[in-house]
Amino acid sequence: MAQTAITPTRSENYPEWYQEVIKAADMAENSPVRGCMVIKPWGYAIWENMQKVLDQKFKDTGHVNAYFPLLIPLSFLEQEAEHVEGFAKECAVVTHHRLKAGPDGHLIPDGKLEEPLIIRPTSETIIGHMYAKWVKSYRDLPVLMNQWCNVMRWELRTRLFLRTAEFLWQEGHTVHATNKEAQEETLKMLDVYADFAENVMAMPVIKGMKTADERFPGAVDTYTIEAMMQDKKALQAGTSHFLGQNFAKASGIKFLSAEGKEEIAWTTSWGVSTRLIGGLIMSHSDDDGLVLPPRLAPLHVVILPIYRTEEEKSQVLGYVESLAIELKAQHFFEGRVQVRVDTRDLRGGEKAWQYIKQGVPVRVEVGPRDLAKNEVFVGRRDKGVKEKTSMPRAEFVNSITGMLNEIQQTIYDRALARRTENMKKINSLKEFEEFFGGSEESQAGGFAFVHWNEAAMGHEILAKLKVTPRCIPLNAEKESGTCIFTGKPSERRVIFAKAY
RNA sequence: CGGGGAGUAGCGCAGUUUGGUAGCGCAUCUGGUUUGGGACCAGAGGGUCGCAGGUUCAAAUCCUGUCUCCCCGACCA
Repeated sequence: MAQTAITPTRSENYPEWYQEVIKAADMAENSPVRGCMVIKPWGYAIWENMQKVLDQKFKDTGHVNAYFPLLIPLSFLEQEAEHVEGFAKECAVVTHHRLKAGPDGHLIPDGKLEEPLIIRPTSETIIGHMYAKWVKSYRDLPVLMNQWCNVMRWELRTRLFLRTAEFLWQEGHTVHATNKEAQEETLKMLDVYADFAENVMAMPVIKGMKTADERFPGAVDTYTIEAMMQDKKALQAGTSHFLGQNFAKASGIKFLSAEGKEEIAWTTSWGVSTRLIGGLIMSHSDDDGLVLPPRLAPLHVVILPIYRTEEEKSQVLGYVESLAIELKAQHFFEGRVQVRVDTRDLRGGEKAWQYIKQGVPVRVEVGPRDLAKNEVFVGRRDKGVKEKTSMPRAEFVNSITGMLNEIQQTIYDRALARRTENMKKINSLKEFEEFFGGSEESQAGGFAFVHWNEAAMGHEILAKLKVTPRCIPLNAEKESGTCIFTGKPSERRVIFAKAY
């Protein structure tokens, strides 16, 4: 028998382990279409839970949902210079609208389009186009909209959830009368993301501003939440952009102020994607597979009935059905406790391992012996596979909500402790190189807090180590120092890391 | 687009150097034995060996062309 459910383990081969966790949990797989994934029910259920919580947060902050088209006229992309440069290389282009049978029987494109269409890599331009029509007066502002959709970016190298050619996300797009209001919106949504990451995903994040080089194409400022994965690499988990008047100018979003003066509007955009699922996996999972924070788990408790004879079967099933009803009546987070009784004709061990690999927070085994004592045998995903305990049925039912909250807290604490251990203030180039372990790919180092001057961008050591500036932390205290690359004075530290 | 590697059963692979008519493990199905833990025994089903052409009595194997995928790099949420 294998020591762990997942081979290789994290320490043996982290990237391979990641792929195997997804496979073992039955979350997604590659599709026949290059770079595109099929999200299977277990993975999709997690996404649905993310959507549900985020959507409510958006609505609570005054936003409404709408839907804009998948296809965007090519000319729209040309409106904003930096935006073109940022996305042109990764656009899928639609050039025809019909197929006809070719001489060899194969279908060939026919009906060439006057103007090619691109499949949206993001929707600033087409939404801006519509906003320009909708916004006439200061009374029309602010516009606070979001859309849940898919986008496509022709990535050259893809990985399930972390980077796929097509991915699911939400993109918020807002229009404001003033610079100040738009900046406040940008930071407000960054807070929404950070709150979601930490309190729902149990994934600690650092809020920060992107350096100029890492900014969204066309944005004035890009803010990010950065998380540290178990291999100490950084994951950009969500971004919120202050677009200034760049896109408003490009799309012609103008309005008449209360004073009757024509003004150019201020816009923002912000998004998180199915990449969050990749972050979730790499934040908590272990060598036995996925570990889910209870607040996002599609299933909280799985009950595994154990019996041999038909007589035992009917007794045990009767017992667990009523147990399931009691558990389902319990509240947890923003709903009820989700319970499944697994009566499939499979061996007990096989079933138990399936749920371990899928990250279900609590497993309950109930057999004739437990029945006799009116007890249940409980295993938790945040504890060892064999670390299971008996407890009276009533006590279990009464404590399930608390237990789920405890698991949520435990995995957050673990992730936070791991991050804390791997963050370091670094004051010299030599120390910096050592931290990131030369050119060794396995040496991710962690988060390095260093004094840095933007003039050092492109420094050969950064390229050699494959390290990039992740963000300027928002809560960073002012601290005088000198840039470790250029020796120029610096007022605060920037986080550097290897990143996904 | 550069540099490597691979396409053989649903999945993972061997066989290719030295041509001889297709094999292993897992999974699936059947029967039996098991059962507080990812079972065991016996049997069964399933493949025009990526595609096209060529050499040959004979091609998974040799030759030519072609397509696809994976890894490393550039690009990136």
